[in-house]
Amino acid sequence: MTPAQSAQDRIAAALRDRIRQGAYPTGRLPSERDLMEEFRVARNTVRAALDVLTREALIVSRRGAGYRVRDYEPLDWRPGTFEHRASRLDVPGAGDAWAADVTAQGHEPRQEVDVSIVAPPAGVAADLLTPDGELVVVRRRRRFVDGELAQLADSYYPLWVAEGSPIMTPGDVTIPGGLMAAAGHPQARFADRIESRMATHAEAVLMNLDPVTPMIVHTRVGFDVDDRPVRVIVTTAPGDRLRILLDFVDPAVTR
Amino acid sequence: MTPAQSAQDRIAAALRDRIRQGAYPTGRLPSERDLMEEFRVARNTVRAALDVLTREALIVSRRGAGYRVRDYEPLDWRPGTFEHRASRLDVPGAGDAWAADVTAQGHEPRQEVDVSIVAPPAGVAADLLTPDGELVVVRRRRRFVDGELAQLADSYYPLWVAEGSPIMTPGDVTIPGGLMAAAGHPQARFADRIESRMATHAEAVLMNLDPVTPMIVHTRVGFDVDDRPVRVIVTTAPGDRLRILLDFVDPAVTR
DNA sequence: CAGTGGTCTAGACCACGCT
DNA sequence: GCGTGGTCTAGACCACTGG
Repeated sequence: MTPAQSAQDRIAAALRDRIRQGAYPTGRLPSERDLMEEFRVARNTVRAALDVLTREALIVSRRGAGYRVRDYEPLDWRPGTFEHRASRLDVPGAGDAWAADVTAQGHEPRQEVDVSIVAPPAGVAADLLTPDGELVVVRRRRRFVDGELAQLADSYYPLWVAEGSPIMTPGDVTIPGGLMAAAGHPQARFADRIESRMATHAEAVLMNLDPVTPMIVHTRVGFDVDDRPVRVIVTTAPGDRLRILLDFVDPAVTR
Repeated sequence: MTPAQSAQDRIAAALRDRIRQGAYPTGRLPSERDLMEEFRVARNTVRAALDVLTREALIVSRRGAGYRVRDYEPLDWRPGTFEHRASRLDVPGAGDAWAADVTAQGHEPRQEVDVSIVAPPAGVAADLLTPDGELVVVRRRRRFVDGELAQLADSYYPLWVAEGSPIMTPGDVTIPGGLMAAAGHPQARFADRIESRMATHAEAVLMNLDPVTPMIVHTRVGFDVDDRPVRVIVTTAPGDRLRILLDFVDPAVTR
């Protein structure tokens, strides 16, 4: 029944099994030369087998060091709730809800923020109903966990929202009650969109990612009380560094 | 400044650029032999370059046919809202909210359902507070879009919830008002968890996935009015076939 | 500096698709 | 049947990591 597997697939399957059964407690795999000898094949064939597992993101290799089993321990992240009742902002010393989340999980947050005025990417322009040719304000946040770049969070604002508000303030500012409320546009509704895709080459370089890293992208469009879009936040992170948590309560239920 | 790139990286970068600039309107790339000649390298070097782009999920190859630019067009999916006010269930002919979503986007839904009693996976047992050694009921749904397996949705129920309820009915049943309400355990709260990871080997075989496909996993724990967990739904889909949409309304705002 | 993975060559044969 | 990618060999040299 089984249609005679190729050598590389046999080797890949064998190694996959060993990994699953915990045969490599240190995470370290045998060297390519050792595997050549064990399976009696040319080095390129061993490499092909290891490439199969690399594409599955099961292992990573580093020049000089060997192959290791990849680990997968995403941090939990809760996108902020509606700002006027966000109590986590009060955590002392924590810049914002994200920093509080990270701190609570025993890690060290840091973020770099810059503000600029740009032509919006196509998706953002559609979400914000930006007229053709009009610019938007973007606050770009690079969020580090334990010194490692773990998340990109870009917030886009229409000019009529951002102008003359604290949104334009560069740097990592914390505004009691929230940025949008301070700008005079508290949000009444969010529309979230979550997708998964592979990291681009540019992202892999910027974030120093292992080859074959999936990304999770969370896009939140915020609407004001008149149901006009006033902000789009695009949060991008490698799947092995971020997990999204969301809560829903049935408003019809008395609690 | 540039530290003398390898041949495979130069070729990969060149092809990446061409793809981005739309140099291959049909999506079809030149053959390996053509690229050997153009870049004056051995075939294995061309293959290494193409492997770089394959790992980025930019291209796919098929034996006999050549390399093609991969496309990425996920379908939108909204996890159901609280059931007693789910009006989309009334769409005629649509089995459930998922089927309605797919139909609305111009595609053909179909699903296969089976019910069984199993030992829960570790994560599910933790979410459901299942005592050690106790079994749970699982309804496994395989959801097809236009005949292609696009999503796996497994719902887990504690025995005390499922017993004697329509949950145990095999097949693709539709219950007006919702399964949980019919079982006597309407849900008052959801806790959602969303992550991104690479497809496992088993998933790739089952769903006939291209190599290097990221998966999106949505886990929803439902709680009853007494805040006991009564259901866990684990929805798994390839990132290029599914995008999750969620809506939030500030309950404090009068609308 | 010994051992590791990364790059590269120049072949050969095979399995599959397309027309 | 011709052209495509997939598998495999047997080498060589290089770049990096680690003790």
